[in-house]
Amino acid sequence: MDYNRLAELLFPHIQHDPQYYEELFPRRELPAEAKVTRIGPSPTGFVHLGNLYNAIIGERLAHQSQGVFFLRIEDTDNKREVPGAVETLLAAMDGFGVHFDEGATIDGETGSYGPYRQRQRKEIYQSIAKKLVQMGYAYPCFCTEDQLNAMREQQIAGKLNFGYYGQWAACRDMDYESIEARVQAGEPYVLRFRSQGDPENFLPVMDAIRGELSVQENYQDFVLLKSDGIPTYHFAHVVDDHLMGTTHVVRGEEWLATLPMHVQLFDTLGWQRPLYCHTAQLMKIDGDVKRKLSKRKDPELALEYYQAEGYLPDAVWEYLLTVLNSNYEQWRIDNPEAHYMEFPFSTEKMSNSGALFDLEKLENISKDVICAMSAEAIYEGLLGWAERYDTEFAALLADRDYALAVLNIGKGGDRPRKDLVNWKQAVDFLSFYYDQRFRIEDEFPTDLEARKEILSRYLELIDFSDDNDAWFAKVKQICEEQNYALQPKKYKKNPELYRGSIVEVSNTIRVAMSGRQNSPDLWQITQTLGEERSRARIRAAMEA
RNA sequence: GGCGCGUUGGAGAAACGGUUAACUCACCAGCCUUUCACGCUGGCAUUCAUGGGUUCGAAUCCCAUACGCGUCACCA
Repeated sequence: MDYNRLAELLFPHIQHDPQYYEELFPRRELPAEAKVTRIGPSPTGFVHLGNLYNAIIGERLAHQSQGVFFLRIEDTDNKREVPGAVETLLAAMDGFGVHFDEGATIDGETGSYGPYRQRQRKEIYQSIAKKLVQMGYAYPCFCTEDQLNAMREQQIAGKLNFGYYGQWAACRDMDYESIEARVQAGEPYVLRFRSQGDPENFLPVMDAIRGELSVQENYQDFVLLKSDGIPTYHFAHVVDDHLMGTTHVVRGEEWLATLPMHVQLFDTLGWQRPLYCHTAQLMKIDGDVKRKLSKRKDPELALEYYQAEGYLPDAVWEYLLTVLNSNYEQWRIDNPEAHYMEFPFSTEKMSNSGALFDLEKLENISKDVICAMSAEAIYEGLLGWAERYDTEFAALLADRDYALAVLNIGKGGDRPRKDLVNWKQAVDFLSFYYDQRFRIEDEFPTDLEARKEILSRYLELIDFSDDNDAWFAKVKQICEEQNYALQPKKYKKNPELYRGSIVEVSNTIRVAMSGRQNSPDLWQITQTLGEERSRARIRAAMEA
């Protein structure tokens, strides 16, 4: 068989040979240790946690080493493509503080190793494919879907390995004349790799996360180019990551199974393989089954969920870093003030078993993150979130001074309050400061009669020019007058002597003022609300 | 079915042949406290999926078994 002749038959329009592209995309001039990484999402319109998870790894690896982190759009499957998906992805990544050095942008791209959208790289792939045909490593296959299905059924029946290989590879040894006739008749065909592999052979492949892997040699004549001339993932990955100079390929462990194909392609093309980093899947407990997070069942898989709930990008980053690198938490304890970008991230510290996603832990981290922020920063974050998700509340926030006064309650001191988890929850938590959102949510700790007694006396005694101590002295006075123990302990010792303790008294006032039993400092709330509104709330509570 | 990857407490995990098996979250108890959120103290695996080996010594090495996950497309 004259492979050159076959190559011309198949790719008459391809002018440039691979060498042309090698020169067009020369090796990057970077420091020896610099890593070049990328993410390669397909534009399905759904941005999930896993995208961020892998993006963070790639971003850290690159930017910790003065390397390059880029975005490549893997749009080889036009069936799955959704309009606007790139914009959605870019917005999400930007929102979570992931920045690319080069690659696709909303209206084009930056960087000199493009195009960064695979569909636009068709000629590049075909040039390499042509070369492969010339070398005798690729051939056209005219098998139809039906034929392939029939083949698979036979393989199942015979308990044989699935796939297109060996004696099953019907088109592998077709003679030139037959090929020419069918091509010229316009029959659709795919281009398959002619594998030289022997499944008995295994070769060592290094994985930055998993250590040395023993990889079985690929023996499948897998598809390189689909019938529309667009490459499959396998071929595109190898060509792109070679030409774009990727040094570290970060991807999910679902790719482990096809690693033999990729390795074989790199080897036959004589290209240096990148260092693979196969990440573990994010899992979730469903009942008592540990399973992969799924798009349909788990809202928390979508990045949009975290934005809608108002989790801070910083909190999500810190959470993901704790999952990614087991030593992150200790580092955080040792460096409480440091920014997480200063953390020395490493692939060796990554686990290779699937981690369960733990929303509670995210909440805990998130609390710390918000607690460490200034009232001003919290205000900005809250306002930004509310403008998008709760415009009514955003309008209330227009009174900046009041909002800052509210947010400053409990700030400062050795033990600043830690009760804001995310913006959505914060809006709820802070809503009682605004009459428009105020409502009694909790039960009063006292019955109506006792409540009236306490509150009416409170109204008589309260003086808004009092300081905290003077004010509290009056609360104590009510306790004494109405036989509530001044110390909860005393009440606990002899409950029969009292109607209750100061807890009931102060919480009666608290519920009247804030609508619930859990709130920041009561006197500060009272001061912030002001005399008129405070009195109004107390009066209203006596009537309810 | 073949192949691959994995399995340490409720969750994330450390440990790289020799420790009382770190640490964080959750949980429980106590302290602090006018509530809650915090904070503090203590508790929470005699045991590292199971069974065999190797070794003076194993969570760590080897071999089986079980279970979980992934993958076997002209999807990525």
